[in-house]
Amino acid sequence: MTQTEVKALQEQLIKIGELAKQTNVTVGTLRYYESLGLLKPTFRSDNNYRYYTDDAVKQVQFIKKAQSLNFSLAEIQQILGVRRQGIPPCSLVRDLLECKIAELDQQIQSTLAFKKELEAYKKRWADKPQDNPNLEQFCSLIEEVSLE
Amino acid sequence: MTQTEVKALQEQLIKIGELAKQTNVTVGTLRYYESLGLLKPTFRSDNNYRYYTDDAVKQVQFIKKAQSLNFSLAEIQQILGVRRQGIPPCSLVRDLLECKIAELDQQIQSTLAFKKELEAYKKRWADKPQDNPNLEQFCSLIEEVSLE
DNA sequence: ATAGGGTCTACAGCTAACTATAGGGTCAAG
DNA sequence: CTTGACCCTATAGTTAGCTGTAGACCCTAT
Repeated sequence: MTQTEVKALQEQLIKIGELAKQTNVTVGTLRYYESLGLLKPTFRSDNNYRYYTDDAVKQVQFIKKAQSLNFSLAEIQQILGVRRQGIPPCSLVRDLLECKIAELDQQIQSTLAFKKELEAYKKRWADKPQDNPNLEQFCSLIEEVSLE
Repeated sequence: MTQTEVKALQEQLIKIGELAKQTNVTVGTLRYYESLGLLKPTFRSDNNYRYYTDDAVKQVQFIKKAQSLNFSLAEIQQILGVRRQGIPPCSLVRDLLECKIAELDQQIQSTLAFKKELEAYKKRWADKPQDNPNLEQFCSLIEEVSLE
């Protein structure tokens, strides 16, 4: 690249602060994404500034959307990696989504079960008298809990 | 305390390894609890070994039971603190339990809502074709996600 | 005397996704 | 020529509840 070519290019590119503004993400976060290999500037100038094309805006938006679907940054990296090899990542995304739904279901079930358990304790404890402060107990309510 | 008194006492006490064995908790965890102010040895010998009475076994079991009810160590510390002042902590425990149930409920609701959202995407994506690998997209499925 | 276990302190690392800080370089305007 | 806004790297801190390590001391048995 000649000097003039670089200059011409640089005018089309945006610096990290601008990318941050356009994507509503902090500069620190963008650098963090880069450290994870999620986002690479197209260009580093002589003074080591990062320069991005408009594609980066889309990529960051992609990352945020995927995050909003509960994908972890590791999973997003995986999706992007597949994509980088020229393979459409959609089937991977479908699988991940399937997994996520199953996970959520599992989570809901166990949270529900746990809530029921707590409600049983609450009911059981409702009419129990206060502990005698002189008793050698921490709290009779909890102490009657049985482990697994 | 005289030497003989100490010796007599020490024979009734247990060292940290024994406490760990009896409570099925690692030595490291016990020391961690101590660092948080949750569990103090009754006695430190000349060689700086921790010595505990049987009460410590009960206290660790108490901690584990409270943890199994989803109380954080900070909350357990709070309960223990109240108890240490001679006040029966049961009403505090009842309040905390109430809060916990409400929290779980909240959590279940939002997880359910989120699961529904994901299922809507799944349905919507079910018959979509694969992306064209040459397209300038990461994954059309995710890219059509709208952020709030 | 030495080998093995147990114990001690103090500190680093783990999980995720950042945020914050220190200490420095770059750049355009006034 | 200096001020202020931007940029850089490298490092540490945040959340909870631990786990793991290094380096050292202690105790008992052989």
